[in-house]
Formats: sequence, C-alpha cells, structure tokens
Amino acid sequence: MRLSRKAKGEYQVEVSKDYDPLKIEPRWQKRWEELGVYRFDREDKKKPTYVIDTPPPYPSGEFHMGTALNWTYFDIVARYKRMRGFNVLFPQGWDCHGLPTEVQVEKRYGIRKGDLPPEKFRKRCIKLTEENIAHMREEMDSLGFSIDWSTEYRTMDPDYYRRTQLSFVQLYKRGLIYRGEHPVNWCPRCETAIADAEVEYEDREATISYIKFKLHGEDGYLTIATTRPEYLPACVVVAVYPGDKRYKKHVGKKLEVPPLGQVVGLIEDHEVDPEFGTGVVMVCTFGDKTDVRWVKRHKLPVVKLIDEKGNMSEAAGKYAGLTLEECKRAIVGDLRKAGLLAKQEKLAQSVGACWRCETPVEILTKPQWFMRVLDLKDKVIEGAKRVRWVPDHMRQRLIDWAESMDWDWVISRQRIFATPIPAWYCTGCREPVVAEERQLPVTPAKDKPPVERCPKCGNESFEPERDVLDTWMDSSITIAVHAGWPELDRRLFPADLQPNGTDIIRTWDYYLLVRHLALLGEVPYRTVLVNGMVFGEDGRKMSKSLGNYVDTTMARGKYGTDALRQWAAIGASTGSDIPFNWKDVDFGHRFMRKFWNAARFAGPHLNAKIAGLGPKKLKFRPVDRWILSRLNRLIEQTTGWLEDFQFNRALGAIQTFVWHELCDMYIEEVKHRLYGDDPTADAARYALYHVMLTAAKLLAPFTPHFSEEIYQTHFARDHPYPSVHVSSWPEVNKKFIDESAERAGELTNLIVGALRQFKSERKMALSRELPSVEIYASSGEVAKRLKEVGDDIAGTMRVGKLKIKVGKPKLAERVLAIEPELAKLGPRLRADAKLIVQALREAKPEDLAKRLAKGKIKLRAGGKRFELTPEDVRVIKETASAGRKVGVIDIQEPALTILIVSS
RNA sequence: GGGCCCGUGGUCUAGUGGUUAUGACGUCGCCUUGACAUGGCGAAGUUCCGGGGUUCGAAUCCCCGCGGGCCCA
Repeated sequence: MRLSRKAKGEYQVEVSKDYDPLKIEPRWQKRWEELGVYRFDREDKKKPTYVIDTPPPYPSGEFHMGTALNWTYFDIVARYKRMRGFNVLFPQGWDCHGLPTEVQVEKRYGIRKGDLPPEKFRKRCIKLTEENIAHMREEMDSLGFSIDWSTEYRTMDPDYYRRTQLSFVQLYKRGLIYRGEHPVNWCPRCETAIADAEVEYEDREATISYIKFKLHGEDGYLTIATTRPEYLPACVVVAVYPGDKRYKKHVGKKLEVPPLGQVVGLIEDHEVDPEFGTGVVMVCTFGDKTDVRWVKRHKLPVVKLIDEKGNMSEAAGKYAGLTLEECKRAIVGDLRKAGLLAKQEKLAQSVGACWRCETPVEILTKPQWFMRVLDLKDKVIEGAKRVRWVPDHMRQRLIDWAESMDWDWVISRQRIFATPIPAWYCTGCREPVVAEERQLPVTPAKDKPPVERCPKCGNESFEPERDVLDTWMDSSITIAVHAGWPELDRRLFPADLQPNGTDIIRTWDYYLLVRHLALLGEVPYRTVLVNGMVFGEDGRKMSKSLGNYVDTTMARGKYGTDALRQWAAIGASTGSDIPFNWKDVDFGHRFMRKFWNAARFAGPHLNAKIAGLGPKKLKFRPVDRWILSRLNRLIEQTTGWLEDFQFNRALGAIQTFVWHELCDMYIEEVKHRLYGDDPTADAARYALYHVMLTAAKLLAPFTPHFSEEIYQTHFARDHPYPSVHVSSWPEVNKKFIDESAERAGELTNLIVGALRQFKSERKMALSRELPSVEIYASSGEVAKRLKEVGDDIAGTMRVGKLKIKVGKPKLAERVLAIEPELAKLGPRLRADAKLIVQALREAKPEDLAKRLAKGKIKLRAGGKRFELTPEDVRVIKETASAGRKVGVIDIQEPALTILIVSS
C-alpha cells in the first residue's frame, strides 16, 4: 500500500492487484502484539468483562488441525466480543504434567523412569516441555489467535502448582479427598494408576476358553467360559444367574479351580449373563470391573495376583514371575494336558487400554488417594443442566458420563513429572500428614512436614509421599486460577465461555465442573461451546498412519491463516465433525481476492466527507437504498448468529452478501454513475463507503488480517482506532431497513439478470449496447416501480432507450425457415436426404409451417414422395412487434415482458 | 449392549413445519464489462436413505427398517 496526496485533498491509493496474505499476515501479527490489542485490562473497571477459559493444550510439540479448529472458534468469539466493547480475557495455558512427556523423555534418552533420580528426570521433562511450548506458541501466533500472552501460565510452574496443592489441602480438610485402598485401573507399562477417563477401549479378537472345574467331593464337572485363564489362580468364587435351571442343584456346593486346585463356592448373582459362554462365570480379583462389584457385594477375599509391572506374583504359585501372556500360555497348556480344556473359540471383544501407550490395563488394589466424586454426582448433573450448551444436545453427554461413574476418582499417580502430593506418612503408624496452606508449594521429598510429631501416635519420624497428582488435578482449576483464586475476582468468575471439543466433554468439562463445585460450590462456566472433530479429506479420522494428515503449517502455508480460518468457520455447523477441505481453503482465498479487488475499485471513491454527509443531502437511487437496507439486515443477522455461535451461518451470509449482492450486482449497477458527471454519484460513494467498511468489520473476527489490511488501506485515515480489532462492531441502523427499497433492488436485479442471460444466449459481449428495450408491465403499479429503477437498468446494461409500458406487447411470429433434422432423416432416407433438404429450401416456410401445425407434411421431391413429421424438422421463427424484429423475455413474477428491439 | 448425532444434485454441505431446497467444488456454454481471466455471465444436474404415520401442508415432527459416525460400557 502506498498513499500519495492528490489535489483537492483527496487520497489516491495505490493498491496492489492481488492480496498477498503470506506477506501481510505476519506483519499485522507483529503490529497487534506491539499495540497490545489483545490485552485484558485489569485496571479497567468500567467495561464489562468476558472470560474465555481455554483448555490448556498438552505441550506435545505439535499443533493439530483439531486444535486449530478449536482455537479458531475461541478466537472468533474473542475478537467479536472485543469489538462489542467487552474487556476480554483470552488466556493461554499449558497442561504440562503427565505421562506423554515422560514417555517422550524416556524415548529420547533411552531410559525408564526409575533409571534417574526423580529431580533429574523432572528437569529433562521441563526442558522438553519448554521446547515444545516454544514451537506451539509460534504456530499459534501464525494462526492469528488473539491470545493475551501476558496471561500465559504453565501448570508445572511453582506458582501454578501451589494452587493445585492448595486445592488438594482444602478438599482433604473437607473430607472430599481421602486415602484408601480400592481397585484402580493400572497400566503395567507406565506402572501407574490411571483414571477411568484415561482408559480407552479397543476392539480386539480374543480367545474364549471353556474350562472344566471339578465338583469338590463328588463326581462331575461344571464348565466355565473365560477369556482370561491366566486369572484362574485368583478365582475366589464361581457364579451363575439366579434360578438358572442348569445349575440350580449345584448352588452352594464347592468346586476345585484348576490348575492350582483351590476350592471355591458356587453362588448366584443377577449380573451373570446366562447367555454368555456356559452361563457359569469365574470371579477373579480382578479380571474386570464386574469382578470388583462381585467382590464387594459378596464380601469375597482379594488375591493379589499381578504385580505393578504386570507380572505374576507369588499368589500364582508355580507360575510366579511369568508375564501375563506367558502365564496364559502355560496355564492353557497345563489344562489341555490335564484334559480340563473343553474347547476354545474366537470372540470379538473390546479391551480397556492405557490412553497413552495402548497397553491393556489391569485392575490392581494399592493404597491410593481418591477424590469423592460419587457424592457430587447429583450436583454435577444439576449444574450441567443449568449451563448453556452449544449445541444443546452435548449436555446429555456430560450427564450420561456423570451418571455412569461407579468409582471415585483416583488422583494419585506413581510417576514423576507431576504436581507432588503435599503429604508425608508417619513411619510408625502410617498416618498421613497433609501440608499446611502456608507452606505451599511443597516437595515432600525435600521439605519438612508441618508437625514435629505424629498427631496420632506421637512418633517423630516421617517419610515423604512419593506419589504425584493426576494431571487433571492441575488443569481442572483453571477457571478459579484465572480469577485469582484463592482471592476470587468476581468479575472473572464464573467464566463466560468454556469451549472445547466433543472428545473431552467427559474429562475437561466434567473435571472442571466437579472440582469447582467441590472447591467453591459453584458451576464455573456459563456456556459450553463444543466443536466437532477434524477428519481428513477422505472423511476418516485424521491420522498420520492413514496418510490423510495435514498439519496446520501446511494448511496455512498455501494462502495464509485467514483462508484456513474460513474453512474452520464454514466447514460445518457448530458441534458437527468437519472434514479438512482444501477447496474451502481455496474458496476462502478467492473470496478475499474478490473483496480486495472490489475495494481496489471502490478506493478512489471512498471519501470520508461524503460518507459523513447526512442521508438527506444525498440523491439516493433505489439501488443505493437497496444495498444499504441489505447491509443493515446483514449486520442484524451476523450479530445474531455470532451471539448463537453459528459461525458457518454468519460467515456464509457475509460471503454471499459481499460476492453476490455487493460485487455482482451493486458495483456493476453504479459504475455508470461513478464514471460520468451523474448528480447521484455521491450517493453511490456514500453507500460504497459504508458497505465496504461495515463488511470489513463484520469479517474481522473471521479474517482478522485481511480486514485489518482493508481497514488500514482505505479507512484508517478517517478513524481514531489504531486497528479494526479495537474499533466498534457495526450497529444496525433501522432507518435504512426498507422493504420497498429491497423490492426495488430485487426488481432491478431481476431485469439486469434477464438481460445478461439474453446477451449470454446470443453470445453477445456484456458491454454490447442494446439500442432499444421496452418493458411491458402487467399493472400500473409495477410500471411505476419500473420507472423508478429504469435509469439503473439502462445504465447497467447499456440500454440506449428504455421504455416502460403497461399491458402486453402485440407480438407476431414469422417463420423464417424450416430446416431438416438431419440426425433423424439421414439414417432413415440415406441418399434421399439431399432431396428433402433441397425441397425444404425451395418451399415457402409459412406454408410448410401451417401444414406442419396440422400434423404431417407430404412432399414430392426428385419424383419421390416423402412424409415428414414435426420431429423431423426444426422451425426457425422470429418474433416481431409493430414490424420490428424483437427478442422476447417473459418473466412470471411479477408478470413482465421485455422486448429487446434489434431493428 | 447403552446414549447422542447424521444420511440432501457427481463430491462436500446449509437448511427443524409453507423457500422456485442453500452454497461451494466439479461439468457444460458464452464473454476481455473502464476492480478482479487467479475473473465475469449463464446453463444442466438433487425431490431431500427406504417404508409407514401426523398435518391443509414435511427434507424438517413421530414410528419402523437400512446405512454411517462419535462417545461410553
């Protein structure tokens, strides 16, 4: 862009022919950061606040397209709300702790977690995390997200995990966190407990074995079916469905469990599926979650069969030390030898696996820390009902999840890179001692407990808790942390918006809700905005192994981030899954180019003085009133849709307006006025100024860089705002909404369109002049409206003389020629076809047409007789009115006839 | 096995009771209109997965079936 002063105080703007996003976008990103347009102003107590609690991403180092979709939604909202006058808090955090980073560190250095002292291992994790964050930050800036980096937080920083520990201490004091020994999901590879939310189910093919259990003290066997024979040594009871006729007589008897031969009872339980296998099931500690319920319900003993690495314990007898898989093979082999393996079948089964390493989870009991979430179930569900969900049906997902909870949340992990649990144990009586609030943050391995003696037994020696907290304990208090908790700034709590993907409703939305309810007794967010998952172009889930993976750097590399953001906004309705689509990205770019060129055309006419004139001082033509009315409706619609988070509809409406109403119609319809000395030219300039500025503003949340470039190139010199993003959102001016103007505009467009089609059909250049056109209206009222827009039509379509009349034109049809359809006649008549052609040429066309109208024509040619049907020929006619050759266009609604007089 | 969502021209997609059913991509024809040929104008193409029902009226509501997706067990 270059500005140079022209005479008379007007600007001549030299604008490049094409819009180059790859050059322009980084420039604005840098400028916005300098201007601080994204800063949340903590000192400002006047403006209303708008708080977006963004889910802190895991710093894996890669920015996924799904995350880009996520953040685009947040960013559209943030930018829109800023323009609406809100003091917007759009923070950015990093959910640093957890297994994936440990796994990455283990891989990078070729070690396991126990190979290094914890502090050293932790340092390597921090280093890797910092590298990853740096990459991702850069990418987020390139994607144009209006994040306020002054609010950046990292859950691994002492100032953050101090609060995580504080929340632990407070909930412990209130009895909502407790230490207990319950079965938990256990990943043998990662050697840690994991929560239900971290277990993912995969379909696998399993083998089901039918195994004979001898009746104790009598002859005969019962056959049980199991997919996990390695658990036989931990079988504590056998169960059947109550009243199952096959087994009724055996209930209460004893059975011998192979291969170790322990003797167990046979009981009835309603959870046994009589259809599965033989209807007899062995209960082991613990093969799956049902076993856990059975053990509890029937007060059964627990055999600790598996150790923390997933190997068989001493309880497995001669199988001790084997891995699960080895044990399975050994036991099946032994059973087969002993004749106790009745048969084996294949079975499709879904297996719970660790979300991070895909190792199948086992169920172990070990002392762990738990949060009492089951007690909060009703409050969570009630809270979820009060929140606004976009789309609405997502609420049900959270309710279903909360209702399905059957274990308390295990919050301790046997890992290293995480928030330390602020607790110690008395070496005498094992009583846990939890840190005092004033001590925090603490690292128990280095710091001292808050008491000198055990409050229970008086012992003076303690050992630190070495377990750490589930990473969800860190991230589930972000909303309180943004609001300054423990001193809560009520302007920032609850958050206005809680946006995230469908996949983390059960984790992120749930944990936020349950933790803030426990801690503060309040629902922490007002609205949850849910986005769908991003699929590859082939409609399948995007993944590197499927080869349909596109990363964000690639996706924005072609046309910049504004084009990509348009795909994100318009690719699907809010909450629906969305396939990545290069065509949408291309279209986004073409749209900006279109707008860019329209602005380039309008540039010399964009004059603030004219734009500032009162409408009364201008001579508006109907098309001006039409576009201004349409513009104000667009503001109304776009605003409503943004309030409802319907991004696809908002952007779609703007695109359609700009491309089809502004560019295709309006600009074409005012060119003739702008080029001459038309006294109404300033009215068109007024409309162009307001329409283009407003459209650029409406687009600002979607295409921030493009809108800024348009604003800076054409409008900034007249306005006090240093950036379009701190300008005000367009207001609807109801005075401009005018139905009769819209009807007049539509009538103009209708006739312009019809004349364009007429020219197109006759292969005429659009610029070709039409010397004389007559429009016949069916009523005086339509004729009156036509007269109002006559000059616009004539000017746009280059009509020399335009006459408007009431009534119907007198039309006469003249047959010019009857031509043979040789495609039909040729195959039928062969060589004789030539004779027909000759005969048709010689006959009088009018006569032939009359005879044809009655049916068939009989012809004599070259001494032969022929008969022709209407299908065999084409009648070439021309229409005439008052002796002049005319083209005719009939329009149904409103009833019009247009005559294009050509001679 | 449960919950939720979806099934619209060749492809993707908007649209939750009344529209000539939206738009994009693709296809075809035409046009250098003084912003844009990386453009413009125009055309063809679907009757809304199948069946039944409610209604004056259904792509839109209800039921059944078929197909797909997501989440969970």
